[in-house]
Formats: sequence, C-alpha cells, structure tokens
Amino acid sequence: MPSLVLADSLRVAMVRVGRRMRRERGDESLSLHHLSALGAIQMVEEPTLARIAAAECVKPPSMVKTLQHLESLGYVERRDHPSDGRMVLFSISDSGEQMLSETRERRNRALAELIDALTAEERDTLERAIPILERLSER
Amino acid sequence: MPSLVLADSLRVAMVRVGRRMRRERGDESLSLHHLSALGAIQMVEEPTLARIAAAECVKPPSMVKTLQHLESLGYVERRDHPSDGRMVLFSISDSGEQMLSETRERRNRALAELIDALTAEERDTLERAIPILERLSER
DNA sequence: TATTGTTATACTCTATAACTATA
DNA sequence: TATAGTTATAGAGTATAACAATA
Repeated sequence: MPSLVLADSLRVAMVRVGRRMRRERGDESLSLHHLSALGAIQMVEEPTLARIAAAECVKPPSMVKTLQHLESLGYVERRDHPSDGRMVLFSISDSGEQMLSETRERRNRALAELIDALTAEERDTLERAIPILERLSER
Repeated sequence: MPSLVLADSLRVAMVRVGRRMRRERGDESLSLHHLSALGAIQMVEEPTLARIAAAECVKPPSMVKTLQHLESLGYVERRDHPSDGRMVLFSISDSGEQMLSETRERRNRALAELIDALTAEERDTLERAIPILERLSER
C-alpha cells in the first residue's frame, strides 16, 4: 500500500477511535488529557511546565490550566526549581498515583472488552503497531 | 499482553498521534473532522443527518454545524427525502469530491513522510492494524 | 406520541498575544 | 535581551435541552 494511502486510512481510523474513546468517560471528573498529562509528569525528566507541554504536544498555555486543575484536586504538587527561579518543577502526589492506576483501569475497561473479542493474531498485530504509532507521534 | 494493558498503551498512543495529526493543517480552511464528515457522506447509505452523525460518532447537533459549513462552501448539497418530510438527504458535490481527493493527499503528506521512514515490516504491521482499529471504533 | 432536524447554550481543549519575573 | 510561566482572549468541536415540523 502506498504511504499516502496508508496515511489516509490511518488518519481516518485514528479520528474514529479517538472519538470513541472520548465518549468513554467514567464517572470521575478527569478527562483523557488530564490523565495523559499526569502520566507525562511521571515519564518526563525534570518535569517543568514547558517539558510537560512538549511531551503532550501542546503549547505551554494549554498545559497551565490542566496542571492547575490537577493541582486543585491534590493530584499534582509543585516546587521551585533549585537553581533557576523562573522554572517550576511538577510532581505527581501519592493520591495522584493511586487515582491514576485506578482510573486507568476503569477507563480502559470498555476498550479492553473490545480487544478481548479480537483473535490472538489481531491482538498481536495491535500490540506490535503501538510502538510504531508512538514513533509516528514523535517530532 | 493483557487486554487492559494493551488498551492503555493503545489509548496513550492514540492520544499522541491524534494531537500530532491535529497540528498538521495545510493552508486550507477545512479541518480533520470536516473532511471526515465529507468522507462519511460518501460512505453512508442514504446519508441523513442522523446517519452521518452516527457514522462519525457524534450527536446530531454537533453534525449540524459541520454540514452547514460544508454546504456554505459548496462541497455538500441537500435535498428533501422523497417519502419522509422530516428527513434531509445530503450528498457531496463535484467540487466537494475534487477538493476531498486533493486535500486528502496534501493533508496526508507529513504523515506519509514519517511512514516512509518505517521498515517494510513496520508498514505491514501498521497496514494490518488499521482494520482492527476501525473495528475498535465500532459500537 | 414519537422522530428528524435544528437552535440555544455551555463546556472542554486548543492556540496566539501580551504580561511578569528571572536569567 | 531572552526565557519560563502565566493570564486574557478567541476559536473549534462537543454535548444536553428545548423547539418546530412531520409521521
């Protein structure tokens, strides 16, 4: 399949799955991007606002409100950068970590049920596609 | 890999690729979801507003504005349903079809470039993953 | 009464531009 | 002068509730 055709099919599929996932909100107050940002804080080295925003592929002003919301819920803590007074270092709190694992499981349940209905081969294909998708989201 | 873990990895990857694609807007005025809706009109049998909305996984009121915009640009036409006066049948115009193919190619170029950098095996995995992703977006 | 499309309204997430504090 | 974080503001896309027209 030519790359352009593959890109088009992928994009259409991603839009659809994205919409589907967006509808699948549990009863909790956190949206997909809040959880994703929380996860980014765990992953990013020296998580300043700019770095967290870059990891989530958004501009810093977009991340400000997300972090403020997470902070107001007690899931994120902030402290001054030890050497550069302009920067702020963010970290996930204990309750944030606990909530993250619980909520992830609840949020993934519907998708997991659909995945359960796949054949072993299809699941394998999906599993091998994920790191490729991640690479397509880089740069 | 357990389904829940797979679901979680997939969700994170989808959020990231989705954001990346959203940034890749050409110089034209149509967004991803406008193109997707236009494509849905081509695909759906007897495309009424409710059916197009369902195909795009949004509620009817959300699709109204999308179709109005596409109509104002001359890409979509509407006509009364022959037997049920409550319904409206939408169709893509000639200029809509032409724009769709041109724009799709332009929009896919950046993603296609990244796909070109993949190995043949990775591309194959991606290609086989797409119909699986489509199935995950169904009901 | 029920259904289709629509309008009114509000919420979420995003961006750009401009501000402040520090380097 | 340049950079990190923030605030102000606006735009896109989504949903729910309420409405008109038709079945």
